[in-house]
Amino acid sequence: MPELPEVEVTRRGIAPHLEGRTINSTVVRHHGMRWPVPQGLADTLQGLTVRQVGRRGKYLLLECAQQAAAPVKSGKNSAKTAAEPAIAAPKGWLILHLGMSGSLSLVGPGVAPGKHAHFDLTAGERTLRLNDPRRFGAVLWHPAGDGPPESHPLLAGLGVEPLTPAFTAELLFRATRGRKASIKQVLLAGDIVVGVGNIYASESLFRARIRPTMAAGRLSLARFGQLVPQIREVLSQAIAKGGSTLRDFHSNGESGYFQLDYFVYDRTGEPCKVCKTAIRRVVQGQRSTFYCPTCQK
DNA sequence: CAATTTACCTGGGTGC
DNA sequence: TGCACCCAGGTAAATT
Repeated sequence: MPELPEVEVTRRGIAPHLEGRTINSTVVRHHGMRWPVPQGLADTLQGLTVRQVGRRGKYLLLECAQQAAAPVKSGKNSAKTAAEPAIAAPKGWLILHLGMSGSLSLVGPGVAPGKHAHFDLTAGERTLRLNDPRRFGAVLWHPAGDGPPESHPLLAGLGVEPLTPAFTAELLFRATRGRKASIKQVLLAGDIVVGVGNIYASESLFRARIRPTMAAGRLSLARFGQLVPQIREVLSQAIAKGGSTLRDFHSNGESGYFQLDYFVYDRTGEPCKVCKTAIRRVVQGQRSTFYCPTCQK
């Protein structure tokens, strides 16, 4: 399942092939994603240039403009003058979400689309192809006229990025005061911090030695001081591990499978790697949580 | 009213 | 082989 690390690795994989290139064609084979793929999207994208491939939480944002950004200026002439060509304002952002079964690949010309290849975007020689068997993913268009991508309804309520300095123990502490929900569910909710999915929530709480069922509002600042670096660590390690498969985007067109060695996730009944106690599974909000009853209090 | 809980979308995998 | 059932992420709707 793509969580933040997989999405970030995907972003890094596709960005070099898309940025600066012009969209030749777009194919929508199935409009029935999480939300309907906008009608007329192919016409909207035709001829636009992908300026930048960004990410917000688990959303990929392809900034599209009418023309390529102005060429890099020489240092000597960098002073702003009236003669300097204006950079075209963005026409909008293509928003992609991989849901739980989606993946992106870059395929060469003539590669036949599989059963679940619902969306193609061709720029240059390569085609960005979205495969998503369960179609929980999304392909949306946010026109520049509606404001920056952060103003999109799906992005507006998102919490801070876990790998930025904005994500601190103080922030988590303040934001959780008065919340009775468990720390696991609060992490998952995404309104305080984004990108911590089911797997990494369990893993980071284990590393921070915090019981997932603890009410978020009762945890001390000191405990968040343990948790925040562990969340950063676990996500960073996963990205680093995925980064090692990035070359596959060049050779095969898609990122290889990668995952960290889990301490607790999906290890019900198996011995804790630290203390040998059997790992337990509980259900919180219809979702499995895994923890060590000895290590996590 | 804000926080929390429930329902829901789909299809691969599993167990009978 | 068939088939009912579970499960997953993240959002909307319902409920407290």
